[in-house]
Amino acid sequence: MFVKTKQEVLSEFRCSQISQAARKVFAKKGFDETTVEDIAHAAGIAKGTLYLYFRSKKKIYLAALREGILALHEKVQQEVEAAPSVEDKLRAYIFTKLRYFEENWDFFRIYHSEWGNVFARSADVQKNFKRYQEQQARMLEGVLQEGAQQGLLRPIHIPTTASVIYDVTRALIARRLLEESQSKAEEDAEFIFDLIWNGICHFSPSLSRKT
Amino acid sequence: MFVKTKQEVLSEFRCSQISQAARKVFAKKGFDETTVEDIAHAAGIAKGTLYLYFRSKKKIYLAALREGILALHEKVQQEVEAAPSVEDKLRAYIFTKLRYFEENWDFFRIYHSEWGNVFARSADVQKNFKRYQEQQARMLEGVLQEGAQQGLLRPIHIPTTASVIYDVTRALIARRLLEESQSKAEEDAEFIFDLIWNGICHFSPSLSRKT
DNA sequence: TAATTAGATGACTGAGCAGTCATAAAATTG
DNA sequence: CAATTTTATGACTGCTCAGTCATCTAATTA
Repeated sequence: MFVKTKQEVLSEFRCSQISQAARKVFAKKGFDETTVEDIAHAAGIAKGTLYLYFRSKKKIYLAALREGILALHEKVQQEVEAAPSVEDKLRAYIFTKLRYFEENWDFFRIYHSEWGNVFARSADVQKNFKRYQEQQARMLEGVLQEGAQQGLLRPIHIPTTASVIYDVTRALIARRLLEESQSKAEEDAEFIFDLIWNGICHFSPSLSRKT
Repeated sequence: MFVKTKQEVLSEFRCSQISQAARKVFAKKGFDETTVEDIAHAAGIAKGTLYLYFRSKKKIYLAALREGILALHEKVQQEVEAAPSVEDKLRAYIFTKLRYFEENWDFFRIYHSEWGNVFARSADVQKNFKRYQEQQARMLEGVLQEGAQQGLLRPIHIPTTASVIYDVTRALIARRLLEESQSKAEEDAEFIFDLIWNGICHFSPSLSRKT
């Protein structure tokens, strides 16, 4: 029997309250411009209280990042697995991510800035983040593998292709948030799906090769 | 007659010396982790001297960013213009950028982190940076326009496609720097060129459309 | 060479902020 | 309702660092 003690309940509540608030503040101002007091204020508690639940500002950041990424991955995984065909799996990947980030734009800002700072970040943060990305990459690679086995795809380098899909999707979302995009999300997503699908599937012309 | 005075020569020399040093330090540690003293030390001068030539840390950063971007754009523009066909122009775009950044990896780190922090940055930095990107986008759009007019391309949304090409190229470079890539730069570049070219050119199958 | 100007320096200042801790409030217990 | 423990608070501390400025050095001029 795992009955949660009052302490556990409170602790969980506070942690979640804090990391939710942190997500919003970090999204708006970035890691360095955010003060711990900002977070405390957004969470409606005092700074000291915050330190009862997190050891440092960095830990709060990591918690917010981790939480968002786990939720995202879970959703994407579900949708991709539910899709019947390789084509639909890829489409699901792009669409689900787009939708999730449109619903959680504040988290996307953190996620995106993490990518930008990946070179400068301290080793531990970087490692954590990288591990999550590799998970995603493997999922995509799995889908592509399946497509290759079914003879749908022309000979492509699967890891690189997975990276491209990953990056294009992320970049699409960033652009939509940056320039308040007038076009419908679904249109944009369908367009880049189309581009990629045409790029990788089998019946493309060989005209393009130079040699 | 524009004869440079001694003051002008010295001033230019110091500015360049400082922004060169700044580029290296900012690349290694990112904007916030870099101290002005770090830069001064890297440039071999005292902190006070640095403030004789730049009004603030931010100005130094902007100078380094600007310098790198201008050099990059010039190179890319030249190579793209020199290429005879649309296909070669696109290839030149990807290859030239890749080569430039491999030769100036320290600048790429700044450039890349700028993208990551584009949401959090103060308005003036962001505006500057955005303007540069729009320039690049227009160049790519021009090339795509040409391709469309020649009937090479299937009906695509040109601005979005330009974004995709831009983003894929940048992401490719980032990945090459992040995981010390074992593959040859040219192979990677050719691969993504191929992917994109197949994705946009005319003779692709219509099988992919769902409706 | 003495006087004057231009350029360089780094100790110093003031502001900002992460993290602490003595104290207060609230909850629990007996 | 005390006594005790658990949770909350925000003033405080120590440190970092951008930007300044009195002072020094080198160059220029007369």
